[in-house]
Amino acid sequence: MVTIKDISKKSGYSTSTVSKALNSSSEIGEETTSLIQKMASEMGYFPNAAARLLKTNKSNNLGVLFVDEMQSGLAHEYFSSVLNSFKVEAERLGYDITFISHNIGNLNMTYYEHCKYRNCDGVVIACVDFNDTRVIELIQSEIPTITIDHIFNDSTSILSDNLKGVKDLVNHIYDYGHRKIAFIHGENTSVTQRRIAGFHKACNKLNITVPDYYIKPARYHDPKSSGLATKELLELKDPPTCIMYPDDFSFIGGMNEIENHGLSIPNDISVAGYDGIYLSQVLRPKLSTYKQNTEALGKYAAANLIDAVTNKKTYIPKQIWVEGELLVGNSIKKIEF
Amino acid sequence: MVTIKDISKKSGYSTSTVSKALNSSSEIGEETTSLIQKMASEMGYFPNAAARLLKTNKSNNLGVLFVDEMQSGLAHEYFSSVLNSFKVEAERLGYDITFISHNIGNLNMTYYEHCKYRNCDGVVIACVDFNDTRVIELIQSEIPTITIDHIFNDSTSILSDNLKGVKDLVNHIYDYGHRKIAFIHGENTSVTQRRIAGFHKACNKLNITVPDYYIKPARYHDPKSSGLATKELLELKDPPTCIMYPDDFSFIGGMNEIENHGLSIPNDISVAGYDGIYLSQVLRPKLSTYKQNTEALGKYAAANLIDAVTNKKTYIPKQIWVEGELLVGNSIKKIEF
DNA sequence: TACATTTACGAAAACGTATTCGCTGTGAAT
DNA sequence: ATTCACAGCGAATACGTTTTCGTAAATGTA
Repeated sequence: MVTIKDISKKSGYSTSTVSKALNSSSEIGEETTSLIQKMASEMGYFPNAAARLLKTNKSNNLGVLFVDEMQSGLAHEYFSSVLNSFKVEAERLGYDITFISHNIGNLNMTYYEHCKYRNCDGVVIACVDFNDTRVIELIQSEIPTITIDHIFNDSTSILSDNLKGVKDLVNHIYDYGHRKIAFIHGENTSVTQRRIAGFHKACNKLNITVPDYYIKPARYHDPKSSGLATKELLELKDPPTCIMYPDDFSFIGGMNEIENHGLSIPNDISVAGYDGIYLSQVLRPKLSTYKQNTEALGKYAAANLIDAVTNKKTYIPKQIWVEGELLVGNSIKKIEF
Repeated sequence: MVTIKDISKKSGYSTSTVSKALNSSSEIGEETTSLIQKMASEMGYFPNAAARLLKTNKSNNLGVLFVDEMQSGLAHEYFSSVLNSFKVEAERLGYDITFISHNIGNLNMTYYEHCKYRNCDGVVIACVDFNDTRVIELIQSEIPTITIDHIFNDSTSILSDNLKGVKDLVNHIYDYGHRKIAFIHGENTSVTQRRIAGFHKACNKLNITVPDYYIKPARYHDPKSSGLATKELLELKDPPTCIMYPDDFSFIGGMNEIENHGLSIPNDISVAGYDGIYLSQVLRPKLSTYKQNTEALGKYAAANLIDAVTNKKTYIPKQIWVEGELLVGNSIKKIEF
């Protein structure tokens, strides 16, 4: 391994000078600087991140905290897509990414401790139980954090605008002539709460009265539970003309159930998804859905986290709402009056 | 930040002793050790990874190298699933994970340089262009590497047994009475080559002659291209009775095309997928497919890489083939003679 | 008793870098 | 001629560990 000392010896300059030259300090003369830099690259020099970190306390490393209950964290398309975008932007800005989890080695650390141990400059938090005291400890620590899809005091939040998403969907469905709209929603999270709120707000504004039994609980990414909810909806005396699903994937369960009842989409029953994943656009019929802007979410998260890290003193936490986009497919029938 | 020095002052022991005690060295007396350890945890001491690394050259950090052409790396369910399993096992064994990519900061490093810079103890390589000289440089370096789904000299490889997978599928299809089996395959990679080889081997053994036009090229994870191939197959004078797809997701394209032709699965035409992703099991009809054991792949990769890291001198590279499992759905019709 | 071995600990150096401060020489300003 | 400012560089220290080697006391051995 070639170090700054080797360059020092070979060039005749002191290690201080070499270090400064390599960091393009203005203290060092132009000629010397370029000479040293050239020599360094010829010798195959690369800085030692550990040594540098030890001195500067700056790791250029960001932590990613997410908890994958069911070990399926990364397999969840929405999150993995956000994470990928986060990664791309972070790398572009010169940061590496390390996963933060429970245990490292035999020690059982808290998230905060793990971040300290790895000297993360900042941490992005997603998909976790925000009531977990260890999560709270981390957010309230001196380490800059950013949360995705969850609002937390004193931490910047990047949020997919679920309120608007559901509203847009409802308005779109209404425009197509539907007045009996059912909503199958996911587990009780802040995201879900906002979606339900959006649903009610939109319906109120449109003067649609929604019977309670049009609102059905299910689970995200779980076609079975959505299928069950669909069944119950279809067998109502007064069934809806359009069903909104928690997400595109869950819709598969509904699709099967609708076929079970001998109905066809969109002629007999209309449906809408959520997320706008690849699948939704290749299904037949193409799903009308709301595409969350995962790319922007990840990118903004990275950019803002790095901003917070860089300007630690002056940075002011904020909330950034990221709008998605309505994708109009063929799963909603136009009803003529 | 509480350091070893603080403990040293408070306890009266030297930093050497404290360090040793914290690492449970046998050099230090039992009483002293437990006293120091207790004191350390009370004071909220946590080791500084950078300082430790600087001395020991052991980072307890593994690199993950994959290149996401199309920025969809993490979104690819197969890989993200393997990665997730890798992560879980690595963490269990006390290792963190850092992504290795092209650029960090403004410097444009090679993969090898990036690994050195971050002091990765080892690297797992997947989904990359194995002809890339930078990949080769990394594999041939002194850093232990492990490759997934690609055989490389002197590097341990964890491989999903695609030969067996396709064979099993063909045999299964044959058992159900099919003799006209078409195979749509993905881009030309070593994985694809093995799958095609497996297809031919199985057919030969079963004495099935496969016309060239039953072998169709398409792309992975691309329903459109698979749909196109399906169309061509269906419109042959002598169409197959069963079509095998490059992967479960691509099958969606075939499904649509089959419906276009007014045919139904499996009565008019049988189909098989590959991968065994969640989707395949909730589709109607449930897809007969071959489930790759992503969990084992990731787990073995982590375990072997760490083995290689730990026993750097004595470790002997090997190839580990991971078998999957045939999932029998309802997409293949039993033909009675 | 005399010697060898072991136990328990400390002093000091080292890992590779960044930074503070001081020194020297040059040219300009007084 | 004297002072001053400044550019260009080096010595020294520090970051928080681990590790080697040494030493003194305690223990074992003959």
